[in-house]
Amino acid sequence: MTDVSTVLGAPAPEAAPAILGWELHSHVGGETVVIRLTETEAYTENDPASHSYRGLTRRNPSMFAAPGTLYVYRSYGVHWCANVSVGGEGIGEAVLLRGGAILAGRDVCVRRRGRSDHLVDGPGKLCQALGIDGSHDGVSLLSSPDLRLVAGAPPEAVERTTRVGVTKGRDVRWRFVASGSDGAQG
DNA sequence: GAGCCGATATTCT
DNA sequence: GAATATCGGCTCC
Repeated sequence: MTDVSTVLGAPAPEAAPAILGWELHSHVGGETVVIRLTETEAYTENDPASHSYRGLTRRNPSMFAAPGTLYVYRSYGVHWCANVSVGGEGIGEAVLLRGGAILAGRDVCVRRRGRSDHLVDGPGKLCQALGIDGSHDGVSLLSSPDLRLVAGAPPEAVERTTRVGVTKGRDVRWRFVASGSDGAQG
Protein backbone atom coordinates (compact mmCIF):
# COMPACT_ATOMS: atom_id res chain seq x y z
CA MET A 1 0.00 0.00 0.00
CA THR A 2 1.41 3.31 -1.03
CA ASP A 3 1.75 5.92 1.61
CA VAL A 4 -0.09 8.96 0.32
CA SER A 5 1.68 11.49 2.51
CA THR A 6 5.10 10.24 1.51
CA VAL A 7 4.38 10.52 -2.20
CA LEU A 8 2.82 13.96 -1.92
CA GLY A 9 5.77 15.12 0.13
CA ALA A 10 8.15 14.38 -2.73
CA PRO A 11 9.27 17.02 -5.23
CA ALA A 12 6.84 17.59 -8.08
CA PRO A 13 8.90 15.81 -10.77
CA GLU A 14 8.80 12.70 -8.58
CA ALA A 15 5.29 13.05 -7.25
CA ALA A 16 3.72 13.64 -10.67
CA PRO A 17 4.48 10.19 -12.12
CA ALA A 18 3.96 8.59 -8.72
CA ILE A 19 0.30 9.50 -8.50
CA LEU A 20 -0.52 8.15 -11.95
CA GLY A 21 -3.00 5.34 -11.49
CA TRP A 22 -4.39 6.83 -8.32
CA GLU A 23 -8.08 7.45 -7.97
CA LEU A 24 -9.80 10.76 -7.54
CA HIS A 25 -13.21 10.52 -5.89
CA SER A 26 -15.60 13.41 -6.35
CA HIS A 27 -18.85 13.82 -4.42
CA VAL A 28 -19.46 17.40 -5.43
CA GLY A 29 -23.14 18.25 -5.53
CA GLY A 30 -24.05 14.91 -4.02
CA GLU A 31 -23.12 13.06 -7.21
CA THR A 32 -20.31 10.56 -7.30
CA VAL A 33 -17.63 10.53 -9.96
CA VAL A 34 -14.49 8.42 -9.74
CA ILE A 35 -11.57 8.67 -12.12
CA ARG A 36 -8.16 7.08 -12.37
CA LEU A 37 -5.40 9.55 -13.12
CA THR A 38 -3.62 8.90 -16.39
CA GLU A 39 -1.98 12.20 -17.13
CA THR A 40 -0.20 14.64 -14.85
CA GLU A 41 2.29 17.45 -15.13
CA ALA A 42 4.89 18.78 -12.71
CA TYR A 43 5.41 22.42 -11.84
CA THR A 44 8.07 23.90 -9.60
CA GLU A 45 9.19 27.33 -8.47
CA ASN A 46 12.03 27.26 -11.01
CA ASP A 47 9.62 26.73 -13.85
CA PRO A 48 8.86 29.85 -15.94
CA ALA A 49 5.48 28.39 -16.80
CA SER A 50 4.60 27.82 -13.19
CA HIS A 51 2.37 30.16 -11.27
CA SER A 52 4.79 29.87 -8.37
CA TYR A 53 7.75 30.97 -10.51
CA ARG A 54 7.68 34.46 -9.06
CA GLY A 55 7.09 33.21 -5.57
CA LEU A 56 4.01 33.40 -3.44
CA THR A 57 1.40 35.64 -5.03
CA ARG A 58 -2.17 36.47 -4.33
CA ARG A 59 -3.64 33.80 -6.51
CA ASN A 60 -1.48 30.83 -5.69
CA PRO A 61 -1.28 30.41 -1.90
CA SER A 62 -2.75 26.92 -2.29
CA MET A 63 0.26 25.93 -4.32
CA PHE A 64 2.44 26.64 -1.31
CA ALA A 65 0.10 24.95 1.14
CA ALA A 66 0.50 21.54 2.73
CA PRO A 67 0.88 18.51 0.41
CA GLY A 68 -2.48 17.28 -0.81
CA THR A 69 -4.03 20.72 -0.95
CA LEU A 70 -6.05 21.35 -4.07
CA TYR A 71 -5.03 24.39 -6.09
CA VAL A 72 -7.70 25.50 -8.52
CA TYR A 73 -7.19 28.41 -10.88
CA ARG A 74 -8.97 29.83 -13.86
CA SER A 75 -7.31 29.55 -17.22
CA TYR A 76 -7.98 31.98 -20.04
CA GLY A 77 -10.91 33.26 -18.07
CA VAL A 78 -13.11 30.34 -18.92
CA HIS A 79 -11.71 27.06 -17.72
CA TRP A 80 -10.82 25.65 -14.34
CA CYS A 81 -7.65 23.70 -13.77
CA ALA A 82 -6.89 21.51 -10.77
CA ASN A 83 -3.51 20.94 -9.21
CA VAL A 84 -2.36 19.07 -6.16
CA SER A 85 0.16 20.84 -4.01
CA VAL A 86 3.19 18.68 -3.28
CA GLY A 87 6.71 18.96 -1.91
CA GLY A 88 5.82 20.36 1.47
CA GLU A 89 4.26 23.31 3.17
CA GLY A 90 5.80 26.56 1.98
CA ILE A 91 7.15 24.93 -1.17
CA GLY A 92 5.60 26.17 -4.41
CA GLU A 93 5.43 22.89 -6.23
CA ALA A 94 2.31 21.26 -7.60
CA VAL A 95 1.11 18.54 -9.92
CA LEU A 96 -1.38 19.52 -12.60
CA LEU A 97 -4.10 16.96 -13.18
CA ARG A 98 -4.43 16.80 -16.95
CA GLY A 99 -6.42 13.71 -17.66
CA GLY A 100 -7.92 10.51 -16.36
CA ALA A 101 -10.11 7.53 -17.05
CA ILE A 102 -13.64 7.47 -15.72
CA LEU A 103 -14.28 4.57 -13.38
CA ALA A 104 -17.70 5.62 -12.13
CA GLY A 105 -20.23 8.36 -12.75
CA ARG A 106 -19.70 8.66 -16.47
CA ASP A 107 -23.30 9.75 -16.92
CA VAL A 108 -22.72 12.58 -14.48
CA CYS A 109 -19.71 13.70 -16.48
CA VAL A 110 -21.69 13.60 -19.69
CA ARG A 111 -24.39 15.77 -18.17
CA ARG A 112 -21.91 18.28 -16.77
CA ARG A 113 -19.94 18.46 -19.99
CA GLY A 114 -22.97 18.52 -22.23
CA ARG A 115 -21.37 16.00 -24.57
CA SER A 116 -20.57 12.33 -24.58
CA ASP A 117 -17.00 12.40 -25.77
CA HIS A 118 -13.83 14.22 -24.77
CA LEU A 119 -14.99 14.10 -21.18
CA VAL A 120 -11.71 14.22 -19.27
CA ASP A 121 -8.92 14.59 -21.80
CA GLY A 122 -7.82 18.02 -20.67
CA PRO A 123 -7.31 19.95 -17.45
CA GLY A 124 -10.34 22.19 -17.91
CA LYS A 125 -12.55 19.32 -18.98
CA LEU A 126 -11.38 17.22 -16.08
CA CYS A 127 -12.49 19.90 -13.65
CA GLN A 128 -15.84 20.32 -15.30
CA ALA A 129 -16.50 16.59 -15.34
CA LEU A 130 -15.63 16.30 -11.67
CA GLY A 131 -17.55 19.41 -10.70
CA ILE A 132 -14.43 21.21 -9.50
CA ASP A 133 -14.48 24.99 -9.50
CA GLY A 134 -12.92 27.91 -7.68
CA SER A 135 -14.75 27.13 -4.49
CA HIS A 136 -12.58 24.06 -4.10
CA ASP A 137 -9.35 25.98 -4.16
CA GLY A 138 -7.47 25.29 -0.95
CA VAL A 139 -9.33 22.19 0.16
CA SER A 140 -7.34 19.14 1.16
CA LEU A 141 -7.69 16.02 -0.94
CA LEU A 142 -6.82 14.05 2.15
CA SER A 143 -9.68 15.28 4.30
CA SER A 144 -12.34 16.97 2.17
CA PRO A 145 -15.70 15.19 1.98
CA ASP A 146 -16.21 16.37 -1.59
CA LEU A 147 -12.91 15.46 -3.15
CA ARG A 148 -10.52 12.73 -2.19
CA LEU A 149 -7.29 11.37 -3.60
CA VAL A 150 -6.88 7.65 -3.09
CA ALA A 151 -3.71 5.70 -3.74
CA GLY A 152 -4.17 3.02 -6.37
CA ALA A 153 -2.21 0.58 -8.46
CA PRO A 154 0.45 2.26 -10.61
CA PRO A 155 0.07 1.95 -14.39
CA GLU A 156 2.02 -0.63 -16.33
CA ALA A 157 4.20 2.03 -17.87
CA VAL A 158 4.70 5.75 -17.67
CA GLU A 159 5.64 7.91 -20.60
CA ARG A 160 7.48 11.14 -20.12
CA THR A 161 6.76 13.77 -22.71
CA THR A 162 7.06 17.48 -23.31
CA ARG A 163 4.35 19.69 -22.00
CA VAL A 164 1.48 21.05 -23.99
CA GLY A 165 -0.09 24.46 -23.91
CA VAL A 166 2.96 25.89 -22.24
CA THR A 167 4.68 28.82 -23.88
CA LYS A 168 7.64 28.87 -21.53
CA GLY A 169 9.84 26.17 -20.09
CA ARG A 170 9.32 23.72 -22.90
CA ASP A 171 12.76 22.30 -22.34
CA VAL A 172 11.75 20.15 -19.40
CA ARG A 173 9.81 16.95 -19.89
CA TRP A 174 7.54 16.96 -16.90
CA ARG A 175 4.35 15.72 -18.41
CA PHE A 176 3.60 12.15 -17.45
CA VAL A 177 1.16 9.88 -19.22
CA ALA A 178 0.09 6.43 -18.13
CA SER A 179 0.47 3.98 -20.97
CA GLY A 180 -0.32 0.30 -21.20
CA SER A 181 -3.85 1.09 -20.19
CA ASP A 182 -6.90 2.50 -21.78
CA GLY A 183 -6.25 6.20 -21.62
CA ALA A 184 -8.76 8.95 -21.16
CA GLN A 185 -11.87 7.57 -22.74
CA GLY A 186 -14.05 4.92 -21.28
C1' DG B 1 -7.97 12.95 -38.05
C1' DA B 2 -5.21 16.93 -37.41
C1' DG B 3 -4.25 21.71 -37.13
C1' DC B 4 -5.33 26.63 -36.83
C1' DC B 5 -7.59 30.58 -34.33
C1' DG B 6 -10.52 33.51 -31.34
C1' DA B 7 -12.61 34.15 -26.79
C1' DT B 8 -12.77 35.04 -21.85
C1' DA B 9 -11.50 36.46 -16.36
C1' DT B 10 -8.19 37.13 -13.09
C1' DT B 11 -3.76 38.54 -11.88
C1' DC B 12 0.92 40.65 -12.09
C1' DT B 13 4.20 44.49 -13.44
C1' DG C 1 -1.30 47.12 -20.33
C1' DA C 2 -0.01 42.41 -20.98
C1' DA C 3 0.28 37.81 -19.78
C1' DT C 4 -1.70 33.15 -18.66
C1' DA C 5 -0.70 25.73 -17.17
C1' DT C 6 -7.17 26.01 -22.51
C1' DC C 7 -11.38 24.78 -25.14
C1' DG C 8 -14.30 24.25 -28.95
C1' DG C 9 -15.57 25.04 -33.53
C1' DC C 10 -14.15 25.37 -37.87
C1' DT C 11 -11.49 24.07 -42.05
C1' DC C 12 -8.92 21.05 -44.97
C1' DC C 13 -7.47 16.66 -46.60
